[in-house]
Amino acid sequence: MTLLELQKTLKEKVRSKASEICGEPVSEVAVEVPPKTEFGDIAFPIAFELAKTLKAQTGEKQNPRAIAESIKSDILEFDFVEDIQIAGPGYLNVFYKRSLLLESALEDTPGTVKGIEKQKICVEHTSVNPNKAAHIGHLRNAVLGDTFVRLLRAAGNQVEVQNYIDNTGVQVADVVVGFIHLEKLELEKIKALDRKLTESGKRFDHFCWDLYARVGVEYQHNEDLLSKRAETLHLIEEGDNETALLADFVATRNVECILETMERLSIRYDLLPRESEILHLHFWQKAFELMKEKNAIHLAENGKHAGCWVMPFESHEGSDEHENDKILVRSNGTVTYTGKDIAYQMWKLGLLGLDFKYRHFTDYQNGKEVWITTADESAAEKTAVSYGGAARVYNVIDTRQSYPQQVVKKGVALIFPEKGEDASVHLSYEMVALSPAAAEELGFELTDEDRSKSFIEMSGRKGLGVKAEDMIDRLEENAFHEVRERNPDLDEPKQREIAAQIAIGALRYFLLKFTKNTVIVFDFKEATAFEGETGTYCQNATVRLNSIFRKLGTEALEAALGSVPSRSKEFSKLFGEDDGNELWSVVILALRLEETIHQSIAQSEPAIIAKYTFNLARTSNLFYQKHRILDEPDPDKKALLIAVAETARKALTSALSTMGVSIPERM
RNA sequence: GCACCCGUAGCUCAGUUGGAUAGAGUGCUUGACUACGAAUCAAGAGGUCAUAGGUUCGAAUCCUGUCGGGUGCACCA
Repeated sequence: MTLLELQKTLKEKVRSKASEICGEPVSEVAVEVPPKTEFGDIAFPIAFELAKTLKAQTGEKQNPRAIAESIKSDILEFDFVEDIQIAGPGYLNVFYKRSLLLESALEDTPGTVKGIEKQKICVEHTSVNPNKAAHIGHLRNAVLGDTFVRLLRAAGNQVEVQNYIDNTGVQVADVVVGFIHLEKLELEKIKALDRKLTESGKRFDHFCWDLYARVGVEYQHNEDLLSKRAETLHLIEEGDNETALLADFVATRNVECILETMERLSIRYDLLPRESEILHLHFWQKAFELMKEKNAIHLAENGKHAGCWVMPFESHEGSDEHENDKILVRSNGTVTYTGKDIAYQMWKLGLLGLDFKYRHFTDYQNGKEVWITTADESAAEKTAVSYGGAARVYNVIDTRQSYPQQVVKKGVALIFPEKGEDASVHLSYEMVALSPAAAEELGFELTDEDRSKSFIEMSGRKGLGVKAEDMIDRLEENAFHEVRERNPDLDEPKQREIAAQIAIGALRYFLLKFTKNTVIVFDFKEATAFEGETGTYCQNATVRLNSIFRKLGTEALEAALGSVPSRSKEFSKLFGEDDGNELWSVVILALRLEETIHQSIAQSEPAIIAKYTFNLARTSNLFYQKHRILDEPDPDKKALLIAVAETARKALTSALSTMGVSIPERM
């Protein structure tokens, strides 16, 4: 029996008894985790609730402690319950049978859910404009998204990961303008440049990063170049010309670079849907028809939106003109970004009635394939799976896009009321900004006004930001120095491998430990720390446990774990002794992993699993420091210590893997 | 102007549907390695939870006002 099942059973028992006491059905029973292990393993504040209900019924004041007392006897008979105490003003605190739960903890692999595949869920994340390298803000998106995917999968869901490629937007056009009009390069020359960059260990996306910033500067005093931008954008959208081919090469190369960067962080995708296909396969036209059919959209006849097709954002009566109407088709007949997004969202939910064509894009080292969309019939390949058509869609997009995301959600719900707004979830998060000190460290000159700010927004257009690759390289280098010092006996490739694992662990944890709506004000010192509340700390706690087991040997380990059921009586006794609570707190925390994963999903908040993992590592380190497992003379005690260490090791390994953090052999 | 988010220790942040003595990390002051590897552990100092009211058995948490900070409100993407 898992902790969640046990909790459910207890809740039901309390609920039925509570209904009996107050004479009317009680719907939901609240549960809490007591602040200290000594107070018990699960607490029901039900008596306070009942006292209120009874007072309302009879007008008489009731003592919550007395009510709690009357519920107590019913639960006490249950197998897994050791004791129940009435504490404080009337808490019903339940103590589990520790040795019994330890046994089930060793049987179950925590965090993995057996059973049937649930509905298909689609998660879109990363979606970096393919005109430059990714920066740490994009990493926050990707790490949040990837971790959320891992959480969903750990909970038994079927998940498809999409990385949307906006390959026909102005941002790509800007870099293309840079290549053609500033660098004076045509396609073949750009390809040669790309080869030269690669040979000298430089990156194409970093070249584009600088070029994009240069174009931005030029625009400010070069009217002529600005007109080239509109021209270029038009040619790219139209397709089938030299500029479009050049743009396609640039965008595709940037996508390849970004995918490389993300794979360093173990972030992978199933499908790359592109904006060009949404255009060329006429997704919008289809969505437009559907919207007109359902009267979700209308043509504004007068006012400032005259000649545009608009969607009413708030329900309103009377005139056809409204402040909050959202324009989906401009008066010149072209569709806005939000319009295309509605069509794309409908496809994701399987509501559009059209599909992309696909071709194989690339393979990951682990053999997994990435596919990309195409409009080209002759290039299309047969897919092994069908994409899109998800029951629920999560879009990982920063909070600044809350408004357009809400329009998309409402738009889809207007056309398909039966699907509703709940099928589209905007997983929104705050941005990563730079501290003024960090911006100066990157070599940017700040005005006095900038310096007085608490943070400075990153800007691709200005080239202001910490590039993802630079960040990872820096972390790896720092980690490598430490690893080399601590493990001089290892060869350099091994040291590098471990350093990479530590760097990624530190980076992913750093980006996950903040809750979504906290602005991360990036600071190099904090972000590169390997001590304190870091991914490194969590990895180290696990490595230490692993090293105990390595010294112990597989046979001795299995023998100890195998003997657990037969030592049940001795374990009960040991759990009751001085350090029993402290040993038990490791086990019960490890058992809460499954519950934590569910919580993290329900609240769409990956920080919950991160904080949990750190807590578990801390509890485990405390245990590690206090007990000498290998030197323990008492065989019963030794078996117990091994079993406790094993539950912690399993839960830590599983929790870290859910965060995409791997565990080095040594560190 | 309207909408949304935020204000908790010197600093960076957690704090579950309202619950038990408001917690971590970091920095500071101390102490612990001939090691199941100290990227660790222990101890100490550090708080009027921005502010004023309200709701109730109970509020950092819910409601209202005020002050301070952020973001969004394009026929950009």
